[in-house]
Amino acid sequence: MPCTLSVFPAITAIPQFPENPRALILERCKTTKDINQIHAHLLKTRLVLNPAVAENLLESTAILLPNTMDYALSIFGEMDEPDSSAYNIIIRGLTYKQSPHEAVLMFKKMLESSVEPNEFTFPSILKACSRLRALREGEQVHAHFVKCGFGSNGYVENTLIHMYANCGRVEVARRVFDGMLTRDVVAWNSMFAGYTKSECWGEVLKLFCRMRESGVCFDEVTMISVLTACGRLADLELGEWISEHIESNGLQKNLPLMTSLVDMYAKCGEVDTARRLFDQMGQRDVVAWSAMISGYSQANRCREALNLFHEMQQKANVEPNEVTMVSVLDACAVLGAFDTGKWAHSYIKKKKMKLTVNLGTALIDFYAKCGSVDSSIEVFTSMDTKNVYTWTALIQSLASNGQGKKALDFFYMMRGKNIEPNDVTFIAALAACSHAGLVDEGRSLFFSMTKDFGIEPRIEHYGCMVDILGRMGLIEEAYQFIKNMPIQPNAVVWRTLLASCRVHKNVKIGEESFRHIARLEPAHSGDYILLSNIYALIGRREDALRVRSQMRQQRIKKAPGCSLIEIDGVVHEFLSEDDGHLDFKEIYSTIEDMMKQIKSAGYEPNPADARLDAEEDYQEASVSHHSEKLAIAFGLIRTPPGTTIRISKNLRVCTDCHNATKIISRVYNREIIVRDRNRFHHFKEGSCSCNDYW
DNA sequence: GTAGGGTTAG
Repeated sequence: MPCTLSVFPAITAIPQFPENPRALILERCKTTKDINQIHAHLLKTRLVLNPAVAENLLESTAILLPNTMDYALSIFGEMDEPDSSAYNIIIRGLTYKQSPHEAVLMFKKMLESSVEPNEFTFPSILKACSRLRALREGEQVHAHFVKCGFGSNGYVENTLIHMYANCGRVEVARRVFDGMLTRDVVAWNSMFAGYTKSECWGEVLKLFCRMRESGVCFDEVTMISVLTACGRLADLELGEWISEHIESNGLQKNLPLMTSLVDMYAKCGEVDTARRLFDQMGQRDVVAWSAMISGYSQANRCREALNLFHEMQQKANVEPNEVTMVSVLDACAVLGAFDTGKWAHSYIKKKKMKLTVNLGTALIDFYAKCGSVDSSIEVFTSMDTKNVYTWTALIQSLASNGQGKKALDFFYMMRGKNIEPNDVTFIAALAACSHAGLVDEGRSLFFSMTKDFGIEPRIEHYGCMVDILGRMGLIEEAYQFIKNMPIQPNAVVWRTLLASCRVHKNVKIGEESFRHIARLEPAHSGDYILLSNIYALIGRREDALRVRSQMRQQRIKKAPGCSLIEIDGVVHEFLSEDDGHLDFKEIYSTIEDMMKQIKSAGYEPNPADARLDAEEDYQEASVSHHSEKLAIAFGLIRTPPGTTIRISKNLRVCTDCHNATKIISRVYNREIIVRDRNRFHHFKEGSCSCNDYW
């Protein structure tokens, strides 16, 4: 019971109790204790029997004060015959505070008690249905209020739009919207919100044009929806137009509006403009910070994302939420910043943050991209709710880390749980087949994708098939497969074939693939090197050199190799032949020692992977100074013996580094995990998880 | 007394 008379002070504590206590109850009561006092007095004076007074108590406890919903329910329970106003207050309170589900039950009770719902009942109950995504109940309420004659009440219609859109029926919402006799700005905004919910960004912009023709003035809420859509569609022109509107109308104080403006600029690729605006904001909450951090993260400026995250906590003292952590983990995943990401994970646990589907999926992906499959599985297992994104992340994690068979086990497990795979899931599953060397399985998945799931293969799916076939040496079949593709093959597909031609020493199709690549786009240095390697492997040294000199003549620049290693939470970056690092002398002498050690263990330098501008005599020196070897050497001297070394690099691992790393892992007894631009290499005891195909 | 708003995952 919220109150018993005896424990509360006598009426004397409230001198001159007003005849009509409405203002006293609704405006002056700030705490449960205040309301207790008043309630005691009302009981004693029997004023509580006056329905209007009781409703003031209800409103205060159900809506105005925090954590007093149970109090409200007990007052409600004491009422002899609650009228529709009393029900309305309770339904509204339950919808917003405690539980929309209880609000629906209360609405049922209202009908059972033959209390007529009125125009104020329906917006609340529709909102409750909307929050529950209870479409059937929502439809019943819809039918009910049409029968009661509230079908063209603006408030009711606007909430109805919201309800249908939130339940995934944006087209029904639109029909309601189109059927309205008059549409105020809230009606338009409800429709914008509906399209936003369903990610129909184009519809938002189309509707915005119509709104402007209609003569209804848009407001700040409208601009938030439109800016969000501009960001997703990269419509900078409209975004800037709104930006000017905000400025000339002095609306910079609106925090949500400014946040969506920052978000729009970042998503349109104008990250620095976004940052300038962000810095100018007078007030910044966790959402604003998260928007800016994700802006950096999505623009691949991951170090800046992490720096800003630091600033948010250290200087601004703003606590991150689940959404912030998703972007932080994303940045860690891209950088391969294992320690920072692990710290983020323990922070999430320490703060008892909710492991939402997005956050869990981001964690799985983070561990996957750091080569820590077991942790991916652990997170996956600990999640309460998983969706197709979650499963896909795990399958992808296993596949890219060389556990193709296990990845497929999870794919079939997912099917067993009746979760519908989508196009990305199939990319992951096909990649798994490729890594596990399962040609027949790959073929049948590829066909089943269209036949059983109605998913049209995209260029990525074709690429996976070429990889599956090529890896197993079915070069001719892979070539025919490309020739018969119903869509135009791109350079990536041909490059996949070229890579398999090198492994299986197929000159003819290799040359053909190279021609196709060069026809489609300026060939990369890697393409020249692959072709040159094929010639070298079958002993056509002159052709090999010709291709290399051709590449030099075409002035094809090799993207500088870059490797990252994180030591004690700091990401160190190495370029090939790098002497920019503080400890470079120590690193170079370690390399010398390292090369000696592995040579005596059987390593032979492979000059075919030398830097192309290096002189013949210096080729060996050059290979030994590849960024990857610098990073490994640094890892050897900066981590305790036996620690796993994790490297991430921007290019594919070269043959020489691959050979060398295998031997380093044996000689130094270290597990070395290298993430290259395509896949993972887990080096251990002299061999690699990729089985020397990558 | 009622309605609409910003950041996130494969």
